[in-house]
Amino acid sequence: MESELTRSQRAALREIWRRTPEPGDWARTGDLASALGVSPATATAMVKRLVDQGLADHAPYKGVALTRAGRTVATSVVRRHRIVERFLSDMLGYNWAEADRLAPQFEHDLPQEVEDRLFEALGRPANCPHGFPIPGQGSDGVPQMPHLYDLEPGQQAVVALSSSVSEAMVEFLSGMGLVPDAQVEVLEKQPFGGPLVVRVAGVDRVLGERAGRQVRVRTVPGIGSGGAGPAPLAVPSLGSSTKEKV
Amino acid sequence: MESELTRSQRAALREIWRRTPEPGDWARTGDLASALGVSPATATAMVKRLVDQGLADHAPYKGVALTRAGRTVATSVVRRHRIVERFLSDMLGYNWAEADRLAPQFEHDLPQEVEDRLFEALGRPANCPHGFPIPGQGSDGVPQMPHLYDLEPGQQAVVALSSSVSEAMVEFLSGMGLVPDAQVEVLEKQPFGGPLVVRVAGVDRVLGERAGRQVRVRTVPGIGSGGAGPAPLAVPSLGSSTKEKV
DNA sequence: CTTCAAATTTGGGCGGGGCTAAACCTGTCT
DNA sequence: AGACAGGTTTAGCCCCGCCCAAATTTGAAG
Repeated sequence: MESELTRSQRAALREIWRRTPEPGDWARTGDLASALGVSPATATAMVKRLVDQGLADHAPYKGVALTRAGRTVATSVVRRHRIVERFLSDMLGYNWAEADRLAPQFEHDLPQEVEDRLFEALGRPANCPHGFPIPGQGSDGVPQMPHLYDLEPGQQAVVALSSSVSEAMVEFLSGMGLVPDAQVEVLEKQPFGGPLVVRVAGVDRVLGERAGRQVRVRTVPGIGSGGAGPAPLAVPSLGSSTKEKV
Repeated sequence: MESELTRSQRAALREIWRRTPEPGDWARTGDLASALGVSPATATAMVKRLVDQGLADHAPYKGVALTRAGRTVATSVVRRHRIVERFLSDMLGYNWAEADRLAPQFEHDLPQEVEDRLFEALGRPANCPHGFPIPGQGSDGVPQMPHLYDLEPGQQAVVALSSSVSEAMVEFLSGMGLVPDAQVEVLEKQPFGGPLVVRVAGVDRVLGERAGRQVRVRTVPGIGSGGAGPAPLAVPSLGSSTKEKV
């Protein structure tokens, strides 16, 4: 029953997990296939094996979803991935994009005890180099993080960037200081999907909705909403920042 | 032709290499099988695949030997193994026996560039935690190290211990300071397979032939044979040190 | 309501890696 | 020399992971 997972199964689990933020979401097998660099037929076959092990449910022609058990396993896969990313960045000097590219190639076969020691040797880090939290060992889920655009004026938060954000967007964002672990405060938010005014490293910046929905944040709990009311101020020039195709 | 090696093939290559110190030696498939934890039939099948790739020669019922190409690949496998061992010991605090046990589980899938960075991050170590040299990147062989028992009086050397040495023997040896990287000087050597008198950490010790043939050494080149002649001194009690089964 | 294109699944193959059981060498002992 | 025991190889089977090509379903457009 509790049979060992193969590396392919672990990878599949991770990709399904990625595409199903909420329990109840379905991932398409075709997306899985291209994410794993594999033919659609292969993806279907892998899903079938996961279903046999009770880790996933498959609704033909509709998609695949993780079971409770599958979600738990996926969380441990994500945990390992993020620890290995930290290793690559902290000990070997890779940047977060490279770490994300390299980790999957060998993380699956890392013995559990080595993962544990690595975690300790890294100083029990709370986040991966992208800025996302490293889930605890037994946890059956990874907390969902809001988008920067979901924040209200007065809120402060710390930036996290998924590796699915396009390189061009990453470059654009880093141009205004929006890199993983950067602190950001929302000053203003226009209604109707209007732009956001944020303060990053002491500088005020304007950000469109599209860009604001690419950036994830973990909110800083201690600092309450400072809030002078959301007075609609005049906004500087907007530039052509919202044309990203993602 | 130059197709990628699978993890099993890399493991097999390493085991064959281990058993064929000199080019021209043959390894038995049965030994391979038990070393790899696999049935004899499977070992034969793996050997066949290595032969197909030009990495090994197979003389049915006699054994398997590495080709020149196979020897080169095996050397790179060994290099990676020893680098990973260093990582496990230097960065994660494992002792050399544990490192040797854990490394094979994930070393095979380590991307080459990560191996390279690891090597740098470790400070370009010359030896693995056992005391054996880490071969250079392009080298097609690993230098063969003599046994402690092969040294002549007056010679100094540094200890290396293979993981094939039994645990009991390791304990016995470490009792007299013969651990990896320990410096040792041969003071005396009796003829006819007689015991050896060595100085380890300033203390003189007596060692039987069997034990002396378990310990490998890299000789220290700088220090010539100091040598007052090999005067046959009286030897202390021998104890029951040579009963190891290995 | 039909038709059709796109996505998905099924069917059929292939190679690696693993197993057991049976056939096969080889060296040794009588 | 002959018989035997033990190690080795072959034969036959299974699973996983991967592919392609053909059938199937779905959903959207006419």
